[in-house]
Amino acid sequence: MQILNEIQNGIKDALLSEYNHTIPVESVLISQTRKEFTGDYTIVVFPFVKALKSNPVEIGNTLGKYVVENNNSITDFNVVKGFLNFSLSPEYWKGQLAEISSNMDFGSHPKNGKKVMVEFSSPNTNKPLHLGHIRNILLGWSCSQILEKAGYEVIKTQIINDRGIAICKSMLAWQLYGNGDTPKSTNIKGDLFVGKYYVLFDQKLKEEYSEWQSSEKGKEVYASSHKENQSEENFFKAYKNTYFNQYSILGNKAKDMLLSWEAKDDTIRNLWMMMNSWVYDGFEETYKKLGVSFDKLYYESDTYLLGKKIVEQGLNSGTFYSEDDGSVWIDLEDAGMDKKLILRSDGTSVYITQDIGTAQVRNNDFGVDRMVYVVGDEQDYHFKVLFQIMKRLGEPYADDMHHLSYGMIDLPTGKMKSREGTVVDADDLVKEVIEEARNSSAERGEIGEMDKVEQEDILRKIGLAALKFMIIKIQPKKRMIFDPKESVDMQGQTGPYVQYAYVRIKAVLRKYNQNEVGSYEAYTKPNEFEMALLKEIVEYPSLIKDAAENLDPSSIANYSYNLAKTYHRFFHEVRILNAESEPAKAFRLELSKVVARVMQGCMELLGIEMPEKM
RNA sequence: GGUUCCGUAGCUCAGCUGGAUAGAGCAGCUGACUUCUAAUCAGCAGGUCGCAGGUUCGAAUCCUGCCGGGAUCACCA
Repeated sequence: MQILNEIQNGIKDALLSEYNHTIPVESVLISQTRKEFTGDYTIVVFPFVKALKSNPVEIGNTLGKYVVENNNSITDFNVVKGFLNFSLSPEYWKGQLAEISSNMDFGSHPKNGKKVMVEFSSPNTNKPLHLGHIRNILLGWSCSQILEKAGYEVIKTQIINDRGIAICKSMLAWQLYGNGDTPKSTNIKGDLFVGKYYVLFDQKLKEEYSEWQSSEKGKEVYASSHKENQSEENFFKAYKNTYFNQYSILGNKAKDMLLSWEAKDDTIRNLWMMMNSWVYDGFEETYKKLGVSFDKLYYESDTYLLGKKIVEQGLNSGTFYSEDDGSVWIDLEDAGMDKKLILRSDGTSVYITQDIGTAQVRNNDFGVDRMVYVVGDEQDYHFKVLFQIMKRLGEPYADDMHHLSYGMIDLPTGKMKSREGTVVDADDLVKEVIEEARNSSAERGEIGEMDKVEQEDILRKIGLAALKFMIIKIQPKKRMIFDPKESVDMQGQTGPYVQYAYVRIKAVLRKYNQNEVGSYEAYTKPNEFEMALLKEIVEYPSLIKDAAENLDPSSIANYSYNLAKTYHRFFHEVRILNAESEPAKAFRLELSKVVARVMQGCMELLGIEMPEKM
């Protein structure tokens, strides 16, 4: 903000003029004055004490006097201990309001000409989306919106993990037990339908395994391979993977299927395409409900072989090295990491090889300056390694690769596990939260008069706001606990609370006649409630900048809550339409309009829609 | 074990690029709807900021060590 620079420069000039002391402008610490003290902005004087060999209060007074005399917007100052508080004139604040209200793009930063690709969601096609995906999706979406507002051109993408043994399990189970059912014939959502067969496969495998354990072969294996003191139960638990790979009929069939898939066998490919298309229809429905979309999709089936060319380049440049068995590695020990395998000894690529290749393809496709990966924190190390490798390969965007890492969502009973059926399904959750909005609304009856369609739309907005806000307001890094049995809050620090502040403004704006409102030029001095709002609003642009820099949507959520809180208080304490004077009324209406716009802007960044009534 | 993240009120969380007396919400208690929508507002109560050192005029914030919890350390993805 302009005024902050003016104050900082004023301090710098004052130091030079009064003490003949030179400092860089940036070293002047400036912050908002705390509510308990008079003033708008505060300078901390302590850092100058040593160099000036004087006491903080005296320095504060000297500097304050100088700055007030040399700046028209600054009318007064006071010094408390080492803190120098400045007060700005009512004209300045009225000017701020006028400026903000005339700037329809307030908060948006000018285009910076940079492209950033944000990857989020990235589901597997063998099971439906769950609560964990919701956190990922909301963070990714919101981050994209924030970056756009901060001046970037954003490309939203997801990589769909559509191949591998997992989807083969679903396919096989459907082949064996599906009786030709389809999502249409059973009226089950596509992703749920396919997920059902994934679970079914696991069940059948378990049955097969437990039968095998009591067979001749099973007993023999246990007798010859178990460790001393290892119970049968523990042994077979640990042996599960080996069983799947060596003895399991289902396991072998699934693996055969994967091989056929890789060999591009027509029958398998067709089955695969059919089942995946069911899943995509299901995903699309969920994304739509959540209000998110993507600009570009990448499929693992297209990218899983990528990256081999890079290996050659890397070997030539000496970034990679090969072992005697033909495997390719990179040594990252000097960067505090381990040696990392890039290519298996059989020449096939691993996860990170794909990721290297995919990053390059994306850059070829779009020419990106930055990349953001929204992925859970269990992959922190993976991304650290990936980014380091990209740097060593000399990729131009490598210094601007970011992992927006977030903590898992736990249930009160522990972790969510899809195999144990303890996941909270995304669609179920959305449905539930809308029901909760319905219950809360029924107690109030504000929207009871409206027609059904309009009502449903509002309930949907409220329910989703509650859900989204609850998740986004928590800093991404933190793990969070979610209790599906406890209803999502609609009161207090919540999405509906912010929506309600907006709705109150809309209600007021609906009631007055536009033509009646005059100018607030003659409004002499904004009161404390109006000032509190103004001071928060002017922070909006720098909030966006910080949120974009830190990739932190939670700061937007917290800001919008605070703004709503300040407005609710203002609304309670101050009359708008029955204001004491016409200028006061005009001022409050203008202020309310601006608050509504900023709140709506914030919520849009979080993917939350505002209702006009509730 | 190495690396890394987290630890703030009964619960869920802000605050962390060092600044004034550590803030909200929920839950509990008290009060405010003939008023622009009470999904609101005001108040009470609730804290060794995990522990111990250090740096500093000043530490919840930075550094070191420890304790507790999570993640990760595959020729898996």
